[in-house]
Amino acid sequence: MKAKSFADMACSIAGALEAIGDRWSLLIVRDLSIGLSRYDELQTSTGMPPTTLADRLRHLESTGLVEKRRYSQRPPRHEYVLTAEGRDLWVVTMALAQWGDRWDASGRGAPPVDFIDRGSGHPIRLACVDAQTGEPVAIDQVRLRPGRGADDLVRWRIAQGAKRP
Amino acid sequence: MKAKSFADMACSIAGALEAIGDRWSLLIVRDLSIGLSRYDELQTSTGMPPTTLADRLRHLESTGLVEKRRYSQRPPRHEYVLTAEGRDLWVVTMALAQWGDRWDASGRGAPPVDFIDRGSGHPIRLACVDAQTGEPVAIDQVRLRPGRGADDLVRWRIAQGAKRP
DNA sequence: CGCAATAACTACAATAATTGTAGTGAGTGA
DNA sequence: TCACTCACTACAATTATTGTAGTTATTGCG
Repeated sequence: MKAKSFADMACSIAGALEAIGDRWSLLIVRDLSIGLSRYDELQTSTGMPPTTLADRLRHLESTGLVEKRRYSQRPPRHEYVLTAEGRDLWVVTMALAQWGDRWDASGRGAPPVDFIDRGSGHPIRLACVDAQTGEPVAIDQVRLRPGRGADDLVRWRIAQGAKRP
Repeated sequence: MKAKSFADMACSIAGALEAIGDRWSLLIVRDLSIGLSRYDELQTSTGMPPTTLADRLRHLESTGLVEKRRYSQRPPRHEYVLTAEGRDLWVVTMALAQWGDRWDASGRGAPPVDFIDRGSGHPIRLACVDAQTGEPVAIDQVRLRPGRGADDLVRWRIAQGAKRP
């Protein structure tokens, strides 16, 4: 059957996953973030079948994460670039990369890619910080609270989860 | 055809996606992170079909993100809890939530869930920081470099991307 | 000019996966 | 005994995914 939509779920995570699409889409976003832009580059890099690639690019275009641009009239040549919204997914791919590095998800015993500060040359990581002060916050200090966009299910979920933290 | 595996891709992102499975799996991880643990809680919370839920739980168990525990002999009752590896995916779900909040992926005009510091009550966010000093780093300061686990394709990808940043 | 090559896909048939609905079994509480 | 909860499984219908092959448009080379 048709894949069920996550769009009407009152959840930012579900909405984000819906906008992205699937695993392949995230690999595309990864590559576009790095700087790849052409169809055949994406195919080479991801190894995905052409039908799936074309389909996912259409999806990412329809959800506004990717823009298809013609960079040559003759011959007709296209490139795919991330929109501001798509570029912002950088944090998501970096979170996945950081997790994958820590737990050796690549199976190579060492990170395939290092993220480093262009200036200092130091490695970079994602951290939980106080949005106002910028001070680091330990994850067990984080608490969930229904927000203005919450519905009954969200409230139930948080209440249910609070019983056994 | 059978979904192609991401396991042998020399990429931590691909490896992480393989370990997780698919969109539904991430919704499960979200719920387990919050504190839900029982099969029917997960079904209510996610709204996913039972066959898919059972399948995804088996997958998450097989990749070591989730542990199935019997918490009652009579009647036989089970609960699903995240392993250390699974709990660590917290950063990924938070990255998705943060992106979704920023771009209103939930379609509700406001975040369904607020992440706040238990102590100060301040909102919390993910930030890119220097792994050594903890200082904040702007995303356009981040550079990619092939790591010790890189292969030819990773090197090609980074080199290709560096041409047009 | 003729021919190979490149970019960017589409077509197609086989195979898998997903979905909704329904049903199962084990056990409890009334 | 009956209704109920929990934790799933069975099943058929429908869709999606995959690999291979082929297409269209154009350029560069000899």
